[in-house]
Amino acid sequence: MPMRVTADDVARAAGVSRAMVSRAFTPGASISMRKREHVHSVAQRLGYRPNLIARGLTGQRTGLIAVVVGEISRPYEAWLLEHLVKALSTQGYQPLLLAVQGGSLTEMLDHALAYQVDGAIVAAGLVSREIADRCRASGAPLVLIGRVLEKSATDAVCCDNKEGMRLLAARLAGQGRRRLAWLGGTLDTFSDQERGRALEASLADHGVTLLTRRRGDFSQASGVIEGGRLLDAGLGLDGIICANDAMALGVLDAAAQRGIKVPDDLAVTGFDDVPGAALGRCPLTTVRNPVSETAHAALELLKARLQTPGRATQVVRVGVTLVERTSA
Amino acid sequence: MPMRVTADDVARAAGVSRAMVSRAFTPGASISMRKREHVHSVAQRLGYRPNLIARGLTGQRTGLIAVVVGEISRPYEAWLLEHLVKALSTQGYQPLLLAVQGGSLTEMLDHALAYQVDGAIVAAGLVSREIADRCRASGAPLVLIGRVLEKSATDAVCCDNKEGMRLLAARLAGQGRRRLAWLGGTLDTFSDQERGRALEASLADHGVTLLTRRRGDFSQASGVIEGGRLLDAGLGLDGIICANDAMALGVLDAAAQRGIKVPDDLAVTGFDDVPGAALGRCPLTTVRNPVSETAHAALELLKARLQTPGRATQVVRVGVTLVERTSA
DNA sequence: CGCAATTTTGCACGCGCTTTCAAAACGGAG
DNA sequence: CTCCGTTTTGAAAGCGCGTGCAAAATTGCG
Repeated sequence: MPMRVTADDVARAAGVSRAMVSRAFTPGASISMRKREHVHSVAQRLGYRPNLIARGLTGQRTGLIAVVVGEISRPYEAWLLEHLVKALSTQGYQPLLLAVQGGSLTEMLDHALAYQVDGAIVAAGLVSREIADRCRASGAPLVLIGRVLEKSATDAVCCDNKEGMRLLAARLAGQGRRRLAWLGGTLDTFSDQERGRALEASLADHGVTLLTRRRGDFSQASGVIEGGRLLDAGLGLDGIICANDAMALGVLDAAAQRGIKVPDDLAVTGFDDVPGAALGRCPLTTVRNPVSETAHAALELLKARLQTPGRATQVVRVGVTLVERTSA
Repeated sequence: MPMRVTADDVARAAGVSRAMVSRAFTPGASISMRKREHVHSVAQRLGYRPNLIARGLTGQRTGLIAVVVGEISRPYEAWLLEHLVKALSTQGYQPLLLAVQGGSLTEMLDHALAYQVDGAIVAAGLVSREIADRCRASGAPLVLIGRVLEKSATDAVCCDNKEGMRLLAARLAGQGRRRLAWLGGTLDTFSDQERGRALEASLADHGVTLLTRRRGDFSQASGVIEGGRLLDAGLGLDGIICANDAMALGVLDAAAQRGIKVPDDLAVTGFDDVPGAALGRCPLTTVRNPVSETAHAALELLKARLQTPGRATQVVRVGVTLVERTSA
């Protein structure tokens, strides 16, 4: 039963008051240099570290940030999560990880709020206006990633889906491909909707319309299945545009199984440029979704709002670039 | 500036003492049914939720568990993390996510301990005896995943690497393959060491010795590079055993680039059976590492020790199975 | 050396909750 | 109606720390 060493212990051992110990560990507090060093050395000797839970009780800050993602095992989510964690911890925040998988977002956020998180970064789930308001009411700012609320009711950062699709459409049209199909992701997903819509619009600018479309669940496995259906439909497709890389990789597999030559007979494009898109049988032509930039932008938005709660909500659109590889 | 509603507010509104509010939210506390329901309804109306930070200050429990992983963007880590998070949150724990990427494990754990985590699950980094002791001293049990300390100084759960390698060796030897190479992962990694050693031992039982070996960093990209070197060495290899799936997938790419037929000319095996191993050009023959079971076992060990701090340390070896697909 | 201006320090209160402990309310037996 | 054994309740003491405030120590200057 190990008794944790507290500020009182250090104070006693250092022959000062407990307040001094507290100040010694508070940057910018009123304390003489000598004393601070002395306290620090004694603390070190005793193995003392301020109890951040107790500290969080008084101050307005716990340093905890709720991070909500979907299925972590999906490449993009994992990739984003990695950058978020990195960004948060180098800025002195601690990520409280929540994964929505069937569970309700509202419930998860409630639980996180009970831990007095300083804020939340949500990259998954359906975020309603109501949820956003609830967070605001609890004083925990919310930043969305990859989804924006109508009337931009919440700070958000999202890649420029429209531009990405414009680039892809231009490329495909430039190659003279006209028999195209769209492989979307889970319905009710912001990325899916925005990308799908942007694709049709951009294609229209080139006088092309989609021959058909199907829907997967953003997983590689679903790419294989739905891609196969697309190819088996006998439409003579010469291009399949996918809502993300994982599905595109799946489509590539489906094409290979059928002996279809990529990119000669069929072009396949992804979205995100996850690590792994460049690898494999046929390096993917895709749109680079800058996750690192995204993660940092999200954190910046969060910090800005923490500092100025009243500021106008802001939606950051991070720029994308076309990554031309061999699949298209 | 939203004032959080506290137990006092509820007490006042419900006409009871604050102690009653606390008890109303403490399962099994001494309180009449009527009163509990009454308090609950008032709390609901006011939008009250117990402040878990404050609760953690008094009680011995914060409900926080430090989860340490390596690079989340690696399939196995992401997969494991997903299961860990799921397991933890369904049991009422909250994962505090730490990613070691260059940063020191000791430092990370120190930081987590400052948050009074109830325990830590570590699936990455070099865990020294010293670190383990430090955690124990802080009263936060440590459970290792995929690594065990000498003399099993810490609770740990790890898949049966030896058995996995035995199965692989038997399979390869049974196919009459004798010109084999080993593609290991990062040195100083427990999995790498145990798997590599077990492979040689099992191979020896079949009268086979490795022709050569190289080392990647567990990433698919490194599989492409090192696999390529292996194939270009002109050794006439007929099998490459990889320390994990990602590298095996990379080797498959390297082989395809060189027009080498798998499995006819070359067998390639992985380890873990991550989602994605079954997909792609050539479904991977590999060893299934049961992550879900692993995650649950880790949590069980943690809970057991939380309940009985003095119990003997235990190392759980979760069973593996050979997954025969086409790559070998 | 004296006095005002300026750090530096300690006391004590509070953050929101849990948890003894003793008092109050209850309930049934005599 | 009383007495005693049981719940049920409220008052109060923390949990470990931050911080405003006033006292103490230090400094600068005459």
